[in-house]
Amino acid sequence: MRPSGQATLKQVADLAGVSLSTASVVFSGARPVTEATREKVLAAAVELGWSGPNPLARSLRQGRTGVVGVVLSERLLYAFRDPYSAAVLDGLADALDASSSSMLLLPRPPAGGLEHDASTVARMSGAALDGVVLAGCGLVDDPVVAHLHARGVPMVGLGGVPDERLARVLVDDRSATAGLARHLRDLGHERVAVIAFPLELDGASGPVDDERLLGARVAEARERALGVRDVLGPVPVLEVGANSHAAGEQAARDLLDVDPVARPTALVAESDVLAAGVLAAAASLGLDVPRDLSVTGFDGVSIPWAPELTTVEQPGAEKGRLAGEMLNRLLLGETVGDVTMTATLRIGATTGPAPRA
Amino acid sequence: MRPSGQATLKQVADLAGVSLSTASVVFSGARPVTEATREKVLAAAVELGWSGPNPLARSLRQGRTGVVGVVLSERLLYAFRDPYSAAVLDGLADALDASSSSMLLLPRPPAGGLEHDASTVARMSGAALDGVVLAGCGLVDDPVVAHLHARGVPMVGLGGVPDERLARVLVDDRSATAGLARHLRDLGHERVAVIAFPLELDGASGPVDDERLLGARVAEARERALGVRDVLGPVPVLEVGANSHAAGEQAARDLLDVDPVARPTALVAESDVLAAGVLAAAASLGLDVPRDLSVTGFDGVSIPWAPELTTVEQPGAEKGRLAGEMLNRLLLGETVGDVTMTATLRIGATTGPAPRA
DNA sequence: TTGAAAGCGTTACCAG
DNA sequence: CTGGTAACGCTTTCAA
Repeated sequence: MRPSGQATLKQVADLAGVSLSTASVVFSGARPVTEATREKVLAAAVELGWSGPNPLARSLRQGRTGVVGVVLSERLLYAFRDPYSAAVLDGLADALDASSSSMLLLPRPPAGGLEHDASTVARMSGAALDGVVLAGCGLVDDPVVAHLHARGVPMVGLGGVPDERLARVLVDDRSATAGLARHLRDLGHERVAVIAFPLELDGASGPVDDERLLGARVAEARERALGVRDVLGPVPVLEVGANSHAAGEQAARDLLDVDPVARPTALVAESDVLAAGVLAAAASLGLDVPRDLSVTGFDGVSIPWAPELTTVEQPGAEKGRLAGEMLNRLLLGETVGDVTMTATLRIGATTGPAPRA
Repeated sequence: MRPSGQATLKQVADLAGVSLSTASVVFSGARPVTEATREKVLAAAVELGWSGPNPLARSLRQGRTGVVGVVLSERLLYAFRDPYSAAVLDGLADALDASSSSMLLLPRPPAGGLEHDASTVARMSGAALDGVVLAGCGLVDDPVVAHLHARGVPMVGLGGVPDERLARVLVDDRSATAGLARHLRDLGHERVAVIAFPLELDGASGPVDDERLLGARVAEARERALGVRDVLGPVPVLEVGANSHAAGEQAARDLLDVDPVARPTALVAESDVLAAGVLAAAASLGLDVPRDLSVTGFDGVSIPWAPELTTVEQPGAEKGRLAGEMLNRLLLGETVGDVTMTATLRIGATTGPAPRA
């Protein structure tokens, strides 16, 4: 009795000697059915090895799929290995459970320009989605948002810029990093550099000029850098290609492996993962943290074995959970507005007084 | 010009003054179309704000969805924070790109018994899937496998036991841990304990008796423990509730915080993440590794800041990639058999001679 | 309580 | 090169 192709509900109904609609009702429970008919139908289903209604057909008819897209701005390796984003996704999964939604991963790593955007949209337009969470960085003028909006797919964004088309979960990146910068200023640091997330999705990395920084489409990356500049003036910004330990290490090496007179006395990394890479670079260059170099991060995740970072703590799991709950409400047809969560400065063991010149 | 509900291809065709089938062809490119008609249709689509064919309808018709289910045996937080499983998922995503498939996450954390299995199957039967990868641990007699097989969904498993219904990517867990055990035996260790993955999906944890160990449904967890016993005899096995740093730390604390005479001189953890937790516990108990305690892991992932573990290195990204490629072949209708990859012993800095009694 | 029939939005097979 | 039309497998009115 092997499953021949797949049995259909119609075959089950025929075998049971009832109508298609009656058979359907037995499984959906949409209305009462005589015990006798129910058993006939169930028996027929077992006999044919019918494994339940075809999800596709059911979804087409009902107009919902139980699938929520999760757009990630990194390749999975980095998205997962970052404890902060793992926490966000976990909280999200938790909340989406309530609406019996599963998460469809839609990675969109920083890479080459417009063509890349087009391929992301192309992939997305093939997916049947009840809603979407834009995890990772919010993008100014995002073609993905335009596409989903046109399809009428409800969206929740983590971060990003004000947008009528979606509801956002926010933290005040700019004032939070400004807090870090004030802390460094109070410690006497004058030569400070920022290690920034990708500012565009073009895959570029390296020193950033004002034009690129101010026009950056990745809001989070820009705001965190600008928060530092609000306090310390036009400090140099170095953009990395990915939010990874290795990228942070490489960037720090580029910034630190120079004439000690010109070398920054403090590095502000836009995430704890990057900051961990900075610490590794400092160690391998023989620099003591915080005596020779102060380092700050962002996110406030605990990385076992790493020294406790001076960083900004933001509630990752709660952000994810909240985003999920907001999407659940949108799926029910409710209206949802932006929500701002608070991030708090946490002084750790990686910042100290600026070294004497 | 707001999107009124959603335009359908029929409306586009009508507005363009062509037939439904012609309109369809303009977008699918399934056959040549006059430039003039193409433009009429495209113009109509733009005017109506039509955002491409409804994925559900298209999938129903074509019989494929572009979605691959990924069954995880942990809650997302642990699956993601484990660098090994992050690497697997990244490799998988990489390979699935070739078949333009996206990954639908189907977490199945260890939790309460049969009811839980049923709810996992229920959730899965609502999802339209082209194929499935059973990541995480292979389960003996898995109801999920039965369900998917009945639906005719192709499956690839990472690990697990021989099963006609799916193709597997394997490493020889048992002989690999036996290698670790031999290494410890050669160092003179006699009091060794194993910290094991969940052996069932019942969410239980604690010391394991022979019955539970030998009858365990989670093949990987059982085999790794048995590999140690093959060499060292009936060493105690402590089962954790999850593959997390915290669980490893707690388990180690339970095993180590006893009379030094009875205390194990070596702990074999079934993953590097658990081993990292063990190291943390040892540190907080004032035990020096490897002088007072030897520790081994499994996976061979590099954890920044942690001392280099003695462990078994297995190629996570390659395993994931291979699983993805195998699934791609299955989706093309090819036949695929099991593949075994090699895992290699790596001696690190966390094992040393057994302390004198 | 049951059955017939009309969709859900496409694609793919035929004739023209 | 184009236009009908029949599926895809199910749910859901609406009558009986």
